[in-house]
Amino acid sequence: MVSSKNPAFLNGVPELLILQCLKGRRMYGYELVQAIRDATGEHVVLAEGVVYPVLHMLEREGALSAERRTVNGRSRIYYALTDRGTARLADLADTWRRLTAAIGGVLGEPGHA
Amino acid sequence: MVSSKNPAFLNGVPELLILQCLKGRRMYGYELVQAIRDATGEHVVLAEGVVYPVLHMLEREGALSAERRTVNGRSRIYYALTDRGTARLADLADTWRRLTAAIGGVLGEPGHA
DNA sequence: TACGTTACCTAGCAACGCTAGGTATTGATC
DNA sequence: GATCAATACCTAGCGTTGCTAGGTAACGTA
Repeated sequence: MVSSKNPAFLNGVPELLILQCLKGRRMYGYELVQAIRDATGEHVVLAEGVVYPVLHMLEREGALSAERRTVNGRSRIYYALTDRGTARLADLADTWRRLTAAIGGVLGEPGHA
Repeated sequence: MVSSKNPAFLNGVPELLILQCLKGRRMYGYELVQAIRDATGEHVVLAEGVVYPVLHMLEREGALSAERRTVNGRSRIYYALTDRGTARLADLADTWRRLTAAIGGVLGEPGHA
């Protein structure tokens, strides 16, 4: 666990990536799948079955707002960060950095005390 | 998944840390718990219930060799990397670096193309 | 008309590792 | 001489995460 608390301590990465993408601009689910695939050079490929449930969960918790729009006859649901979502992103990103720095230190990577 | 294959893509970190610690010198389970806690500045605290099963699994798969010794009346089981364990460590560390680099890139951290 | 793409969705499962217990010995404290 | 903390090992069982594998429907093109 990370600094005392429990959730599997490395989970929540799909959530982190989704929130980070939405920080730049509002996006819809199908678009997020490809954005994450591209942005990570295919190192992280989240299937739709991963992305959609996370989006629904984040909306339910008030971290995202959703807006249905039709473009070219396609119905899309655009998601945008709320204040709560912005805070959540900051928190997750911070945890992630601390954790990877700590593990990187053990692995003997350059750039740590 | 990482570059096409499935296992939860961030799991195996306890395993990675244990193997890395054993790269330096042979250690026993109880010692590993503390070594990892200390080396990560308490950012990663693996309970014994996490460490021992991983050690058993790694030994079963031939990545570690075990040797029982008694020190100060305490019975300890020292583990050491085998060639297979060394290879496994290299593989896990590589995957970890690629993955964290990719995610770090999305998070807009300095030090990526 | 058939196929690939876009775009959404969910049920169900597997695995990882965390919780929470357990045993036994040693050494210090009272 | 009893009690407690620390050392050192162990396992059963559970919860969460997120992956698999499906399904629907509309659009464009061959």
